Amino acid sequence: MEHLPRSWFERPASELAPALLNKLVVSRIDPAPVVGRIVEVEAYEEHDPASHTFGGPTARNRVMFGPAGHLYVYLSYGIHRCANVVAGSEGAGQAVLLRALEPVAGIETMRARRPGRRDRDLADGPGKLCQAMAIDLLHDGVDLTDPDAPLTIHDDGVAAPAAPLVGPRVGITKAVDVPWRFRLPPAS
DNA sequence: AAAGAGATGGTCT
DNA sequence: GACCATCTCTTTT
Repeated sequence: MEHLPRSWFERPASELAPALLNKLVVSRIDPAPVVGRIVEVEAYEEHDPASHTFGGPTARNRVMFGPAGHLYVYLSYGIHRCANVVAGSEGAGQAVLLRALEPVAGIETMRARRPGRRDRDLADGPGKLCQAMAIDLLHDGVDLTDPDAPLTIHDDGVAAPAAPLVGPRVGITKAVDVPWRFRLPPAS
């Protein structure tokens, strides 16, 4: 289980996004670690009308303008949290939205956090995965490259798919035509 | 199986 | 005061 250095994250969000597929998100927010494999992501860049950074720096989006490899968390629809990995060079204003995880470890904890859901529904959405991993607004700005951070990203040797599924982003009203959503292909 | 609507609160104009 | 990078439950086919 290899730790990814900050330099690995320092590339455009549209390039980082497919590279994040099959990487592991490790949550140590609770006593027992919870691990999920990234299976769906979306890229957001600064000149993108759908990005939170489109209008320039604000109190909410300041983490997106900081160094790559940090976590950007925001409140969605007043109810859900959404987690992003900051991309690009410092000051750029880019990030990759984590859209879906597949449980790898700590599934009992995930079930306890999302009672009554089928296992396949534990983390298969941006809000759902934050519930399953216990990611909250408190974690906005966490350095994912710090081994002691409550949230980290690891590489367990499973390569990103050579040909990920690519399509338009969802849940947005602007720049819906850009093919910046990436998913693992169907199980082999 | 698909479609519709309500929940709920921070952020920005 | 409008606008959401969503989820869940209910209703209809």
